[in-house]
Order: sequence, then C-alpha cells, then structure tokens
Amino acid sequence: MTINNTDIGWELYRTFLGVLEEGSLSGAARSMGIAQPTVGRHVDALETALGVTLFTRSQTGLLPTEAALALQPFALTMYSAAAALKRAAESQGSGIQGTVRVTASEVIGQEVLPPILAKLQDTHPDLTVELVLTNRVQDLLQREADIAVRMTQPRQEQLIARCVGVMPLGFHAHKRYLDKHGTPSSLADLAQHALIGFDEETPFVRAARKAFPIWNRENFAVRTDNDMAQIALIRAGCGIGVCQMHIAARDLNLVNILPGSIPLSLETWLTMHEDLRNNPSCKVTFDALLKGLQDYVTP
Amino acid sequence: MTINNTDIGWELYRTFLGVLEEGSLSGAARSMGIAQPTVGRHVDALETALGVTLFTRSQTGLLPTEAALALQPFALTMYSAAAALKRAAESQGSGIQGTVRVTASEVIGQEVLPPILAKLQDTHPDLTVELVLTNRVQDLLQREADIAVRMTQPRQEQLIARCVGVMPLGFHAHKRYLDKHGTPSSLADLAQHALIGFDEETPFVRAARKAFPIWNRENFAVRTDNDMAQIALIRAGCGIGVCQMHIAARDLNLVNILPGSIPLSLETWLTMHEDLRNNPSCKVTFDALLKGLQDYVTP
DNA sequence: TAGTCGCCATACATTTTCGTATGACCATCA
DNA sequence: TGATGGTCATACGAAAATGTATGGCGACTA
Repeated sequence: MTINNTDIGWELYRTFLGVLEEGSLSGAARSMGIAQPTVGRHVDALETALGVTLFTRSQTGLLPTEAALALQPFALTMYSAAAALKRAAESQGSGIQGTVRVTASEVIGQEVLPPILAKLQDTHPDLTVELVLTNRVQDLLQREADIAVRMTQPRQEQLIARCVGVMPLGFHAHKRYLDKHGTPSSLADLAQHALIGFDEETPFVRAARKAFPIWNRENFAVRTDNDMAQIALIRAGCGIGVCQMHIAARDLNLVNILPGSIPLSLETWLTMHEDLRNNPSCKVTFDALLKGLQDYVTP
Repeated sequence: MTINNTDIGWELYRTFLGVLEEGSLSGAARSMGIAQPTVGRHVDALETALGVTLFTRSQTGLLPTEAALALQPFALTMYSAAAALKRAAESQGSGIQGTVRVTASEVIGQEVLPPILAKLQDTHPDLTVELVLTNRVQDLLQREADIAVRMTQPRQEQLIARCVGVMPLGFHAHKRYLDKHGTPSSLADLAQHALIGFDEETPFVRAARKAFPIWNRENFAVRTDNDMAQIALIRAGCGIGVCQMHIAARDLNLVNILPGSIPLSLETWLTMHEDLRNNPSCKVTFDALLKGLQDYVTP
C-alpha cells in the first residue's frame, strides 16, 4: 500500500463535508472557523482533483450535485474515524480518562443505562461518556461509536461481542385502563382491546406478528415507531402494548397481561471494536456496561 | 454534528500514517513526495494537538509508541475511505469507467474470477478492477473494498448481499497417487492415506473435523494454511485433500474420492455496500460477478 | 420600488507552510 | 579508526495557502 496513491489533501475532504452540511460556502466557513474564500478554493481544488462537479453554484447558496451526495458517505467515514482517533488519543494517558462513545437504542439508553453510567461516572470522574441513542444500528467498524448495546448478535470478526442475556418482553397495560376495560384472559381477547403497536414493519415486528397474529397493524389503536412513546402510552393508560418486563415492573401501576405468553425476548449484545481492546477507558466502560446490564437482566 | 469539533488538520493524519509505514521521517517524506522537515513538523503538530507522544526519536529512525500503534487503525480507516471516495469519483461520469476494488479468497480469485473479469473487461474496456486476494475478510464498511466475494453471509444491514449458490467440496487426489496407493473405498480408509490438511484450526476446519473426525490435524501428512498450496499439492500427487469440485473437475487427472460423502459445502455470498448501489461501475461489476459465479456454481 | 441581507467571486496583503541547505549524530564496514 | 550512508534537527528564503476588503448579484421585505 502506498499512502501517496491519493495525492488529494485530506483537508479538502473535510471542507467538502462542511459545505455539504451547511449548504453554503459562507456557512461552512463560519462553522469551521476559516474564511469563505478558502472554502471556495478548497471546493474548487477538490472538483479539479476529482474531475467531478460537486456543487452547482448560485448566489443563494450551493446545491450539491448527485456526485457530491454519492461521495458524502465516504467523507463521513473519514470524519467518524478522525473523531474516533481523537477520542482514543484522549484516553491514551495513564489512568481512566477521555471520552467513550456509546450507542444504544432509545429505550435502553433512557431506561436502563443511566444508573449504570452514573455509577461508572462515580468511580471514574475523569471519564466522559457520549451517549448516542438511535434505533439505527451505528457502525462500530465505521467508528461511529466505540461501544454498542444492540439486540442482534454481530457477525463481524473484528468485533468483540458479549451476550449480556435476554431481555424478556411482555404485554402490559396500566391499572386504570384495565379497571375500565377489563383484563384479557386469552390472546384472542386482545382483539377487543386498544393495542399500542408499530407503524412500519421492521424485522422485529414481523417476527412478533408471526408469533402473535393478533399483533397486526390493523388491530392497533395507536401506532408509533417511537419505542419510548409506546412505553409512555402504556403508562398513560392508552391501551395494551409490548414492553420490557423489567421496565414495566418498576411501575406498580403497570400490569403484565397474560404472563405466561411471553411474545418475544430480546437477546442483548454488548459490542466493541477489537482495536479498542487495549484502550483502558473503553475497557472499563465495556466491563461496567456488561456487569450493569447483566445485573439488570438477571437481578 | 459539528465538523469543526476536531480542529486537527486531516492532513496530519495522512503524514502520521506515512511515518508509521516507513518508520522514518525521511522515508515517509520520500514516499509521499514532500520534504523531510515537513513530515517532522506534521508529526510535532499532531503530537501537540493530541497531547500524546507518537514516536520516540532516534537518529536511526523513529520508533512508534504504543499510543501511535493504537491510533493507527483509525488513520487506516481514513485512508481506506479516502481511497474509496476517489474510486467512487472516478466512476461518477457517464458510462462505465473507473476503478472497482474487489476482494475474494485466493482460491476464488485465482481459479474462478479471472474468466469472469476477462469477460467484464471485454464489455467495459474503461473499467479497471482491483483484485485483492486475502483470506482475511476485508471490511466493506471500512471501505477496504467495494465488492466482496465471501463464504459467509454478512449480517450488516448496510450491505447488499446476494447468495450466488453453494460451492460443493470433495476429497480429491491425483490419478498418479491413487495408482500407487490405491483408492480408499470408505472414510475409514482415509486414515491409511497421506492427507493434505490445515495447520491452524479455523472455524471452517473445526466444522469439517466435526463432520469427519478423520480430518484431524494428527492425520495430516502435509499441513498448510494456504489453500492454493493445498490444491497444488493435490495436483502434484502428494495425497488426498479437500478442494472445490468444480475446480478439480477441470483437471481430468484429478479424481473425486468417495463421491457420495461431500464433506462440506461453501455458501458463497456477493456483497457490496449500499452506498454504491447507484454507482454504475460497481453495479455492473456486481452483476457480472453474480452471473459469472452463478454460472460457475450451477453450470 | 428602494433597501437590506444573504450569498459568491475577485484582488491584494499577510501569514503560514513548505523546501533547500546544512549541521550533528549514530551505525556499519573497510 | 576513518569513511560512508543513513538518520533527525535547525535556519532561512521561497512558495503556497490564507485572510481581509470589496464588488456584484439575487431574494426578500417594507
């Protein structure tokens, strides 16, 4: 491998990304702390070097061409890697310090992780945790995050993966709702109730629907793809919905419906890139998450 | 996301990588086409910016610190992404042109792909294919390659994956060997023969050994982890080894031993990053590989 | 319709970065 | 032990990149 193979300054890619994000040369210049003509020159240089027109200029701003949009993901990968490198460098000194970027789903991140992270913060005050909550699986290989809590087993060899256990799910409803509408005694009864469900059909939803045909889009009284909103709806007594047993168990007003028939359970995996194996901060965070999640799953 | 969050010039990462690769400032300067003091300045600047010592200087060269080695993978990711961006830009014009980087195992790359690529080259003379042959799974997410031919199903949602079929494997030996040592009529007979096998125990070997206990490390007369060498050994009449049926079938002097008992078969997958879906060159290459491999698997 | 505010492009001065030349040091070998 | 070829560090002039100031243009508003 020869490093020089691409003799395009990497600096150009960064300003390219800035312009793409801000939509104008001046905007990018402001956000990056450089002068507007410099940004313009960088874009020109990149266009010349690549032989591709990246933006259609107008006096109201710059419109990215298709080519620019096609190239954006690559520049974003560079950005992620640069950010990850910087994080890794921070924690390079002695002792536990620096920033670790953790990604998880919204439910896990809002309901489960806070106490775990609080304890971690307590033990290691110099450690900063960046929590990225999204249902889109962030890419550890692309360095979008250092550690991921995910519901699927990763198959990448470059990833260190540990299964923390299985999170049981169950139908739940608020006492108030059940007092008013009665408690279903069988799965068939569910059809008579206000069900809280999903809008778009994700792989998980498909699996759930297969196991419980009642769990169908048409039977839902409220549909939302936001998991936290589903929990909030259950808590508000809107109807019957699926949520994690452990989360529901905290609220004494929530009742587990049809306890025997657990619809599905979520295998939970903790994942980290193997490059970070020797990074003390990441290791500490990984171990804390592992223990905390295990305690959560099997108290 | 704020681009400026890392106000370290990306240029510095590139020279850092160059120094890491060459092991000296002067070497990196030569390979990158810049002057040695410039390289030195970049390293100094990066060390100051990161607050980390990257190299221990000596007059015989530079020795990377642990920190530098820990940060290298991130810089390599940036490098891969930059190279991929450049490839993507090349093929951005009209018509099929530019460079597509394909990765595959050595066996596939040497025995199966050449005719497919020759035909592709014929139809699209302006298309260049970079063929990276390695048994290490190159990372499509990390942009080390555009298209991968692999024996495992990828589980990443960001990847477009198509199964091209199953490549049957079988025990094979050269006629010359069989004339001399006889043809085994049962699996048990294999123990009396010179078996060509693996040295290190990979997941695949483990699976094979489970199905065929004879296929054990201790029974091997020749051990090599190089698949192509195994085929060459079979061809040279060294003994009995496992190789793809289709490859063996080309050589009339190779005999399939115990034809009924196919030890294992390899599911073959063609994979591409979804970002490249609209890249005409990658699409054409992907389709050509798909068709070519399918034809190869089921003629 | 006149005014304001945003944008990009250009010209010129400035700063920064880079390259050349050189010196000091170490390893190797005759 | 002296010569050679490699390394990195430093000093200074050259080149390149940047920043400032300005002009022109379009969109929006009163």
